[in-house]
Amino acid sequence: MPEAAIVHIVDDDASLGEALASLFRSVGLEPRLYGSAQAFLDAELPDAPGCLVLDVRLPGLSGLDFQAQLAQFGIGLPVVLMTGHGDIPMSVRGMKAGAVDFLPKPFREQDMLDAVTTGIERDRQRRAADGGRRALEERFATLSPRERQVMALVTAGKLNKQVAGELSLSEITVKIHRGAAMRKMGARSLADLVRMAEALHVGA
Amino acid sequence: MPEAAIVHIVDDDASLGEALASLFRSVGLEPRLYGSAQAFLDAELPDAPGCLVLDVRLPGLSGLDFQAQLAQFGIGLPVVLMTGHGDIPMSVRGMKAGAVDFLPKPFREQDMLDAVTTGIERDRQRRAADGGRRALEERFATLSPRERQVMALVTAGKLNKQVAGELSLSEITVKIHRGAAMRKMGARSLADLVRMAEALHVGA
DNA sequence: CCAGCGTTCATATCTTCGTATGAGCGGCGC
DNA sequence: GCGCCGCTCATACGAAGATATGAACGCTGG
Repeated sequence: MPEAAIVHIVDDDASLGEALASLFRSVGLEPRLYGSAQAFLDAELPDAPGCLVLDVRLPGLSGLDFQAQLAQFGIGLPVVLMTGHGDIPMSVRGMKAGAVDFLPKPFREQDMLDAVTTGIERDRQRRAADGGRRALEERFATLSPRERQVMALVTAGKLNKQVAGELSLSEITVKIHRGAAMRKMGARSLADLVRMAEALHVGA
Repeated sequence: MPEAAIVHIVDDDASLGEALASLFRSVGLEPRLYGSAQAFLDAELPDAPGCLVLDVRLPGLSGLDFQAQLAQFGIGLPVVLMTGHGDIPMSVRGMKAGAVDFLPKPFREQDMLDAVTTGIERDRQRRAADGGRRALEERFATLSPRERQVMALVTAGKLNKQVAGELSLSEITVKIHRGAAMRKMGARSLADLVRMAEALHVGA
């Protein structure tokens, strides 16, 4: 059974927000209502897959600007945009910014559900990929500076002897750092380490 | 100096097509005109970075359907959509399908140029990435079946001895295949071979 | 039929890797 | 100051890898 998903609804129209909330509840999704972009930013982001439903017309800044701002903050939550008075350039801008969908009001409930479902699925995959990456980064963080250098050169295909030359070390020392890097990264083979370095962009 | 880029224009309105063609020529891009989707498909695709400008309303099939069809044929050429009578769902569909932009007529010339420039840049990068991949696949195609098996297991991190066990071979034979694979693939280190295997999805 | 290729294996040699054991040095914090 | 940690290096041994030489078998295509 998949983890419970949360739908964040940012809309200044409370009655529409409630309608959406009840729609999402009816299919087993947990809705959260926010009256403004700021209210969403102030709230804690739960550690669960989710999706953001955003009205383009918001008090303060536009939903499109808000969308761009989220990306700047590193919030990768998928966004579904909706609007009552939209035009094509607006929708294109939203989609270019990575929105899952752009729904003109009035929309069919099923379209909204489809969009949110797609967004949640996208978030699930992003979170899974991110999770693996973060675990890698945590392990990489435990490496000493020397160990990182050695790891970078070794995964670039250099021999211990060559690494020793480039770093002005003895080959023995390189072996020690290499072994430590393998152990700390949890790599059971050089191939593993190479793939980890690839995912971490080490050496780039 | 970057390679000359080609703009493919598919539009049944010849006068508009000509206007676009002259616009693109004015900025040093080579335009090619097609009166229908079929005419484009029948033509030879030049080996140069390019971009496809497509009217959504076409005789026969719609520009959106054509766009989907191109993807099926494995034609990754970036698409810029334009239309005289479009709506938001249409633009969203086009953008979801990966269009670079969706321009309602009348559009500013600069917007079209920006879109096409973006498309060409995207194509340049795609072609560069694809080129590297194809070169890899060509080399991989020269490997004998055994060499591929050995390469898969070796890049999975197994020792020669383990590979020999799994394939019921002697360790010496494994070494020979391994060496042949390295030579044929042009890998100068195991790390190289691992990255190649990764790019080729070998072992997946 | 035979040349070529892929596959298999042995022997031999050299290099490289992995790791353990032991040890010295410098910085940082309690 | 003393312990911890990172960094350094040496010696030593066994495992693993790379390569060359030589050789055998079967299949396929000219």
